[in-house]
Amino acid sequence: MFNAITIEATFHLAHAIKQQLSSLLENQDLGVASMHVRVLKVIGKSNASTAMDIAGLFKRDKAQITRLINQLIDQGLVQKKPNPDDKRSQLLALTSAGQALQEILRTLSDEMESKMTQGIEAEDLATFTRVAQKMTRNLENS
Amino acid sequence: MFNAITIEATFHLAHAIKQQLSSLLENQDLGVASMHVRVLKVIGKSNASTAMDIAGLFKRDKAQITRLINQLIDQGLVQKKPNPDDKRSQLLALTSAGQALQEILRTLSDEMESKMTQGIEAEDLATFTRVAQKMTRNLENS
DNA sequence: AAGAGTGGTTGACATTGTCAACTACTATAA
DNA sequence: TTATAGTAGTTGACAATGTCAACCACTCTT
Repeated sequence: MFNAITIEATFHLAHAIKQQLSSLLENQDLGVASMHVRVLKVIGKSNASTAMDIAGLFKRDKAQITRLINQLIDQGLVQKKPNPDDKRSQLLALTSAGQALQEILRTLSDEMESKMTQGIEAEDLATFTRVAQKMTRNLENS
Repeated sequence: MFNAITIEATFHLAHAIKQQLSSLLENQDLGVASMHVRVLKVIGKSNASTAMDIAGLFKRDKAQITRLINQLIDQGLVQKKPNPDDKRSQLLALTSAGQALQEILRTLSDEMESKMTQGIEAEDLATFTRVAQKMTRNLENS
């Protein structure tokens, strides 16, 4: 292991993705930042996520998630439904505006991913993702 | 390309690395954050980097780099030398304290990287790094 | 029914990132 | 050579993001 090149490569890539995504979001005046996009995607997938689900998934402070979700609600993208299993929590779902935005975001991030993966073999890309997930697990079980 | 899994895997991994690294740095009271570590590493490599080199390498605002370097100087880890080629800029080098810290940091990040890459084939790891670098380049040439 | 624990919210604060203006210097080109 | 445009670094002001502790309402033990 010499000089943490894996780590550096990961940081560089994550930063490049965030910059690129932010500038696309900015240019299209979508009014959301990259973390919002990730959260919208999760909410849209089940339409029954709780704030704690999201905080756990992204390993973020729950206070941060509360505020982020409130922004999405203020923008009319997300709504809360009562959670029948637990009166302390609410289930999050996309509004129709949220679904519309999700469509735009999906094409946007697909375009970005396809540009990003240009010239890379499908097999290598699959290896990349598998290794990334494995490394994440290795770090989280500490 | 379905649903930006590559992007999500990268964000998760980068976040896991940053959390792990931050907590190690915190536990050992090293007084530096992860960005500081990355900058120290670059400075130590040449002992003749300028602030602009670092800003360009990490794609960060030069104001941010100025302040970060000043923190390293205040901590006695880095020193400025005049740049014979350009009186506006200074060359950055590690002090002896900076070099001592660098040794600690190297073993720390090597240990982290080896834990992180446990159970991963060397070949797959090489593919990971190569693909990460290629994707970064793809995004930066936009 | 009591006490410990959890989901979510809020306030206060620290850290990090961004933007514009400015100084000192360098590079270009008439 | 001198005007002019450009660059390295600094500073101030601010926005965005992350962190910590306290708190309320509710749930889970036992």
